[in-house]
Amino acid sequence: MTNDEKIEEILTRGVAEVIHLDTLRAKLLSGKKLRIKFGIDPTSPNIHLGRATAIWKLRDLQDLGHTIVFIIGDFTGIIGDTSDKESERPMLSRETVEENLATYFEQAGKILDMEKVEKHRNTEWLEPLTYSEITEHAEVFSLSDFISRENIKVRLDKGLRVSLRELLYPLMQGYDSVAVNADIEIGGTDQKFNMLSGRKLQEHFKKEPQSILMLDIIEGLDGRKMSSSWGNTINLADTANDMFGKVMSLRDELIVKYFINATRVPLSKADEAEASLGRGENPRDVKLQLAEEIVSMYYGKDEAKRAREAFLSTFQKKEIPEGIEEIKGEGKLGELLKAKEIVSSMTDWRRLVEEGAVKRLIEGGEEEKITDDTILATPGVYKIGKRRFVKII
RNA sequence: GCGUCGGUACUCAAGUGGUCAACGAGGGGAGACUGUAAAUCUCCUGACUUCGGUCUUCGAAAGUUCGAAUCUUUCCCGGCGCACCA
Repeated sequence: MTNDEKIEEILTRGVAEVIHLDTLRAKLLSGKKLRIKFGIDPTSPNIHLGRATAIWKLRDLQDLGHTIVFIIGDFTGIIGDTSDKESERPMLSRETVEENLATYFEQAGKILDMEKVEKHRNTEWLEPLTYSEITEHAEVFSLSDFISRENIKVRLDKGLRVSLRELLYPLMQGYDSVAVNADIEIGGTDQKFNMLSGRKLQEHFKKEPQSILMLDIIEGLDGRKMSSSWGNTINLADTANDMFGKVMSLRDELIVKYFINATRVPLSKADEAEASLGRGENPRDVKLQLAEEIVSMYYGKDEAKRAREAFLSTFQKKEIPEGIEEIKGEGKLGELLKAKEIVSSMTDWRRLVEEGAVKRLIEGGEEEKITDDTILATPGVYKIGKRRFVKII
């Protein structure tokens, strides 16, 4: 691929919207070393596949020699963003922010060359601001800018509380762009308002406004937008097996989108996948490829192969997975499992037994259903439901 | 500050004196089926239980009552309206 082709792919692959496509293309083609701003929300330390799409985009830009500027929203994180939630975000303590950041770079390092990334915390410039400066920034915006925002409007209409503190968030994120002289900002479409406010403030400060590259939001496990607060994420920190399994549980309709947005395989490969699905090929097989591809991006090809094998043997051939939890102890099986938090309560245990979910595996791949909830724990392998395995020793 | 409406389980949201461990939806668990931990269908989803029951829960506390998530009082929290306003 030539550089020009790479730039075209950067501008289109997985991209939802670009603020001033032509300007951005010209910037990228100019050969100038650009400053790419990317904000990190320290609310949750886990990078999930949805956020990773943006980081991969940064990687593409980094490969072209541009400077990636990470802005750790340690100050803004304390305030809380409102972009996509219908409820108010909690204010984080400074300690929590620090804790959350600790693991972030490690995960991002799986994608980016972190040595070359310029890192800032926005307390650097936000904390020293005086009231009169803040007033100056606030003058750039009007109240209707805020209350016409969909998520704020929804909350106001529902009679929910919107605090003034929250309205400050876009001002701060916008000022970040001024402070680091951003040429481009990258984020999800949910960040549109915040990123646009960067342009406004840059203009106010007589700087060239940043271009904005907005990425598609990808759906998570339950089909809703992937978000840490929904708990439907595939995380970079997940084990290879987990990651593989989670990808397999995605709804079939998302396969092609994931190839485009969540992997870096040539786009022709995504087209291929789409075509074979169209021909009526078993989506499972296409999804297996996808899962292996995604796992290999973070764990390497060998590990991805192993995850694939583990998945197939556990769920297709119904074999016992490797490395299942071993429990030592005696007494009633139910009590033992409750003590180990494998079942949440005795009632939960009894319910599972009643439903015929508890099985003891015996030689030759046979299973014996447990029907007596007062059964004593005897050594052996037990299966609870489809995916919980326990070995009593 | 005054007035008014509201605070129900993981989330949303019914219930407005007994039939309430509390409708429904989402989420979660299980079973069936399958093409997979997909989709679809069915069941379950406070805890303890000798399976007879027992105990704890509807913002908090106190009270009325044979009996309260439901009524009263006080307090805490939120919305809305009005007032006040540098």
